[in-house]
Amino acid sequence: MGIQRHWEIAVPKVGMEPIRRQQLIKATMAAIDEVGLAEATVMRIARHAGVSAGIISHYFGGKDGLLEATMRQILTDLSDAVAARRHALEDDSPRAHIGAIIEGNFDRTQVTGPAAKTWLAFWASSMHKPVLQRLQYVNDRRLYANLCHQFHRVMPRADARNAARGLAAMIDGLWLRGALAPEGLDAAEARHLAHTYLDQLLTHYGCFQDASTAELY
Amino acid sequence: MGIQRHWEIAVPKVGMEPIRRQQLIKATMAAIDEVGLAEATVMRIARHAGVSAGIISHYFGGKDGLLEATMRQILTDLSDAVAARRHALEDDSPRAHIGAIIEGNFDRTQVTGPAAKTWLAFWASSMHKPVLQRLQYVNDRRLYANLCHQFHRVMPRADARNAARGLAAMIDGLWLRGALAPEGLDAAEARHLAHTYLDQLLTHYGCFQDASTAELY
DNA sequence: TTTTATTGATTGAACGTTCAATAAAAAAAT
DNA sequence: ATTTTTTTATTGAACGTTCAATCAATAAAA
Repeated sequence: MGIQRHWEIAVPKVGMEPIRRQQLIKATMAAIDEVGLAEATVMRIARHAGVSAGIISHYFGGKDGLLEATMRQILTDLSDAVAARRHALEDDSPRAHIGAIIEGNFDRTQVTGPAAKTWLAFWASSMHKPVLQRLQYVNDRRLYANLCHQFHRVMPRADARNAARGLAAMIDGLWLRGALAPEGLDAAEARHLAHTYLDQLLTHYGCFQDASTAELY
Repeated sequence: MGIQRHWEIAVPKVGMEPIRRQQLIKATMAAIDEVGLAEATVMRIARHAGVSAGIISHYFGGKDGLLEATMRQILTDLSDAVAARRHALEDDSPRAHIGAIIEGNFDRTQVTGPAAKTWLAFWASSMHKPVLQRLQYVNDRRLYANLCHQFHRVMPRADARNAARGLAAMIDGLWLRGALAPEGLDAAEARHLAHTYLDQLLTHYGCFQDASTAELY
């Protein structure tokens, strides 16, 4: 009883690994954006990337490997966005540095669309997946440490810690609400609210140097 | 070939419905707290409640029904916590009302433990489940409308909207970070940060009436 | 006798992973 | 320069597992 199989289409080219990895990571975000993490099956992700399901295990060892790589990508993109703005700074003031951190956090390659929902999905998922939790924790501590250090340049350590915690919460909160809102995140409004809060934190310590965000009142 | 079955233990008593419903809702939170929404299977939930898996379909029509009921419970608990504090108010000032909203939001029956992680899990899940999304949306609008109304008593509508969005983001952000932090949410610190922010928002409009939260500086 | 309450084995669908098959491309051998 | 072998790339059917839902069985209570 010869089973008739035709192993159709096979278009192998060398050096596909980096290309496929990027394709699949992007497809993962697209799938999560479309139907959520719970229904982002390997077959759906593969279909988004235009490849077969088996390729995921081949390049990432399995679905978990792909998810981890996707979260890494998102965190890296965020870090890069912040780092780029901070290095482009001419002004070395705490306000300028923290402002750059705010701006970087509301860039995120694409605040609207796949990245936003993928981010929140991983956030929730990281509560119970040690691998993701570790990634999230390291990233979080870096943001907090940076904010803390900059605030500490103009206020006592205890107050700097509070300011850092408050601003970090504000950034995450704005972002969370944006991801959940049907109309998506209004990045301009979010940046304005974050900057206004920053100004209030600094004004409170008499270090308000830049009034550029206050003209709307 | 007689299959040997002993339908062991069956202790039926009348009027079990409300009891079982509460048991199962509580067990759902416990399961989500333990292993996350993705691995909170009907069998695991049933085991937590000390009943069989079949009972879930019997009382909730299926797993989805139980999850919806659980989210409803959490939202109701939150609303109740806020409403109770607002009705107990002697002072009718905007600051008192908004303060009560903050306090209520950081009560949530149990800020630490099952409720916290369940909340975030549903938050992420509601992005792609219309039934949960609607619940979340309605609750969110009510909080926003309340904040907006109170702020509008002391500032122009446009500014009241910004203040409401900012404070809502702050509350959610603090809560999100608390749910994710290994050590859980420090409710006292969160309340302090939220109140300080509220004071800043009101001070900005010369309506600062209560200095009780500023003595730490 | 009927209703309400509960169980747990069974069922069928869905999912992640594996693997034999296949072939282009590169390397090695002739 | 040609042939052979190895490597890299890819597919999709098959496999085993897991899970939600169903339902016959069972019994206390009405």
